[in-house]
Amino acid sequence: MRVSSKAHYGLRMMTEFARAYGRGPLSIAEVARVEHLPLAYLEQLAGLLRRGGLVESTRGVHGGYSLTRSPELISVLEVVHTVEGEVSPVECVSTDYVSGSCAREGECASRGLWMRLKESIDAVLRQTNLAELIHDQSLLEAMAPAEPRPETSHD
Amino acid sequence: MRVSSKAHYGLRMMTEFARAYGRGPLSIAEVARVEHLPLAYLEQLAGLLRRGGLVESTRGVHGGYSLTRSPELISVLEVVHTVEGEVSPVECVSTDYVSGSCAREGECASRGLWMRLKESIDAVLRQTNLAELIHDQSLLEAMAPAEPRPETSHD
DNA sequence: ATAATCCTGACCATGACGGTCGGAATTTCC
DNA sequence: GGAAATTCCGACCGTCATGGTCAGGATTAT
Repeated sequence: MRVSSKAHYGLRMMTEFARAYGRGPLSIAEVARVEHLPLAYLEQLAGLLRRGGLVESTRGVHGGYSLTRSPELISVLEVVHTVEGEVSPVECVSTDYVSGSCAREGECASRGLWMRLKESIDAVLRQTNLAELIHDQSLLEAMAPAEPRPETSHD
Repeated sequence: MRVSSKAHYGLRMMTEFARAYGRGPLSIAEVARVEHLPLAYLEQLAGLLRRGGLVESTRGVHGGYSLTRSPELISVLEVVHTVEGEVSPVECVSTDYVSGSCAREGECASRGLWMRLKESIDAVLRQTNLAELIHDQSLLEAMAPAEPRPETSHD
């Protein structure tokens, strides 16, 4: 019952793209640098995100990736879904489950539970978008303890 | 983002124990038979459940396991927790997380999200207990299509 | 041309998972 | 006492997803 690093990394990368939104493409080399994530691995994930239609790529020297939509319009669910497929606690509640493949389908005591669980997870992920994510973060940083930082430095 | 078979099997076993509650111990051989699960594997899980205090064992010829509490008092969360440890989407939101081990803790944009997710998952699992599970099931079976069964047979 | 970048497929190591096995300990029953 | 039924335990194992690397090709700006 945990989120894969794949999804986690993917989301972190997407928040970087969200921050750069409207200011031209951001290279994954840059993402790898600020997020401290392995570049070669990010390349793979970026491929998934692109094929999923969440980002578009620009090749060549000043290339990189940029969101295809405004950050407010991209939910975390979409991101997770794109990089790691449908989130489904057990097979029999995934959308492409073929009715009948589980022999115990009729007498299964817990399927209802798993469906509720999936609904609940999906709901949480769906109702948060990238804009909120980066907004929450700036809130957090503004409230940061100990050393107050010059609040105009956001370069 | 899926529930392990371990947890799933564990829960299925527990529902069997719940059904047998008040009528003496139920052997895992029996559980394996009616749930079509591998006996040797169930033994392992039963060990976890016992060490977790959810069931107690009786050895010898008419031995087996029985719940230590009434089915209404055992939540699915407890069961899952016992067999597969804490459910936590990412490490930094588990209860035994040592603050600071994640270098990005301060600047993490998504921790709040993961915490909400964990809360949500826990809530769903906590608010369902074993009694409800087996009750839901009998409901389902009563509504079963095709062959209506005598609705007073609940032995 | 060169350097930066995306793109792709192949490869790989590790660990968790689901499962088996052998045998010891305990209890009941005959 | 012996046999059968059971829990108990530790060791073992094959498979698979995961997280990650690598080499090299394609594309584009300078």
